[in-house]
Amino acid sequence: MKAAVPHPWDVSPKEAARLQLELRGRLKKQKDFKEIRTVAGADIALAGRGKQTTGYAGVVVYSFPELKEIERRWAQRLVTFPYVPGLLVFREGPVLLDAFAKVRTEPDVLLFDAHGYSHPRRFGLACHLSVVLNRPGIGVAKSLLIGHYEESPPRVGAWTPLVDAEETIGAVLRTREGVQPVFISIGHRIDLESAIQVALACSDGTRIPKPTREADHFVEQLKRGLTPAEPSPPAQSTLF
DNA sequence: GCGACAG
DNA sequence: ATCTTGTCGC
Repeated sequence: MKAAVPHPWDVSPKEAARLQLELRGRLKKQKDFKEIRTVAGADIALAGRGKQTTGYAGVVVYSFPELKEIERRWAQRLVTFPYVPGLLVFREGPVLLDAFAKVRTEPDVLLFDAHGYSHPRRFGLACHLSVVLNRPGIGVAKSLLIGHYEESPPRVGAWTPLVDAEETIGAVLRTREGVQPVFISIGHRIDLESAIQVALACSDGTRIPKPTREADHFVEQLKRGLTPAEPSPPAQSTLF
């Protein structure tokens, strides 16, 4: 998958926010696909500190609705942009796109471990990367960025609207009983109701939908296997 | 000015 | 996100 809408990533925080407002004009909030045959989950893991932080990005593609894996790709690169709430895509986007560039399948829907429309400027990472890749996408976040909501009934499938400034920007969905709900929001070329249905269809008993969860496990393994191991401490002496 | 703040 | 052992609960 190649970036259909490329743009510079090495920019200042101010320019980054301006770019979000500009790219936001390309966002499609309506479902524009028929059937879903494949879905992809993407995530990254970070290793190292400050100037030498390395990001490992992974993309795992599944058949839908069977959820059988059909492809997985990864990439690694230095991460320089700092974490700034609202500008997460400028920190994780570059390495994620490197991984997507190696994916041969053209997934019908992309799932991201981040917010999409439920963002200060209504253009979170899920919207941004879906627009750049020109693919339908969904944001599946584990915690709140903005907005407020009422607690929903403790049943799988139950959800309540996530609201900000009088507008419904996402849904707080229960993908499993007895645990915290997840925050679903549209990425691109999809509507909230469809996003919720897809997220539920990808949930197999655990809180995090399979595509995103497996992508997370994948990059966690990559990090462990590609990061230089710490010199093992000397064995405890029993001489004293 | 104060509080909030994806990963 | 990451740093980290044990521990509570199904």
